[in-house]
Amino acid sequence: MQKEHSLSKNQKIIFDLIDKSGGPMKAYSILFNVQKKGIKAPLQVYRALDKLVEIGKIHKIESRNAFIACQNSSCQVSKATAFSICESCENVSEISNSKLSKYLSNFSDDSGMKYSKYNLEFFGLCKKCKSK
Amino acid sequence: MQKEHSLSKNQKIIFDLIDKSGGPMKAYSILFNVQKKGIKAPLQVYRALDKLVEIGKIHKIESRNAFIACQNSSCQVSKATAFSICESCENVSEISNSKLSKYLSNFSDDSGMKYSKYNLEFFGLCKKCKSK
DNA sequence: AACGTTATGTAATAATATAACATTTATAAG
DNA sequence: CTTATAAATGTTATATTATTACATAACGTT
Repeated sequence: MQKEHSLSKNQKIIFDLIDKSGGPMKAYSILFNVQKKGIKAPLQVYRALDKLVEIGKIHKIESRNAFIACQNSSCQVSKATAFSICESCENVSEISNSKLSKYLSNFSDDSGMKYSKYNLEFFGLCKKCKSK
Repeated sequence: MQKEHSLSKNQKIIFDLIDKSGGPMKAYSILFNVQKKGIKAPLQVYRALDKLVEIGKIHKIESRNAFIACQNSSCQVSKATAFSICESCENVSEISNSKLSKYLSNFSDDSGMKYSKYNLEFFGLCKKCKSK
């Protein structure tokens, strides 16, 4: 069961927009899209994004400076994320693969470091783009 | 054997700086440090960085917008990278773990996508910071 | 030398993100 | 219900990261 974080007004507006878009969105594109709803400044967007990332409703695609709604209903915090990114059409999808996530969550090396979080981005050509 | 890309003047200046620093460096910090050598504009730095990334001499730490010299002499292109990042002191090191890289290079899911590249960033507290 | 490619120089600007400060709203403890 | 506290908002300015556009120079081949 996912913990309910009742979102604030701005958080809800911004989450709904990203979620409905179905793909990654950039901060200033979000800003442009929510100006009619009264959100006028970058900081208002970034604050909502920070919170949404913190509670796991969205994830940041670091290589693209973009944000995508979490596809995984069991995901409560953005602490173990994996994405596949098409380098041609820039389609992004979240990878839910329990073997992969187990492997990475349990990964340790000889550095003596205990990892509490990871982010993995795979790149390639998606089916559509490959066949072009 | 690593292929020799003879670096150009700017590429060499910038690679040497990053390499000697021993850690990740940000573009504008690089710029500041090489101004005495005649590199005056951001674009000169970014162009050299792009090339160095392309040929695998450095990697970009996406979550930090920073660049680090490749620690792995066999690394020719930046197509399979993994890093450990301390969230307290921001120390970064490249992970060379053949099991991990094999696992990720061969990873495939049911999306029909063939991955040609990946980047993985692990986060946590390093030994030093953990014991504080 | 002529050609194509790679690298450089320079100015301007675009895109991404945060600092600082004031105010309001939500939550929970008494 | 009221007070205290934390969380969220509003607003302006600014910092940081990265690219566009255009001109010139150096390098490697044939």
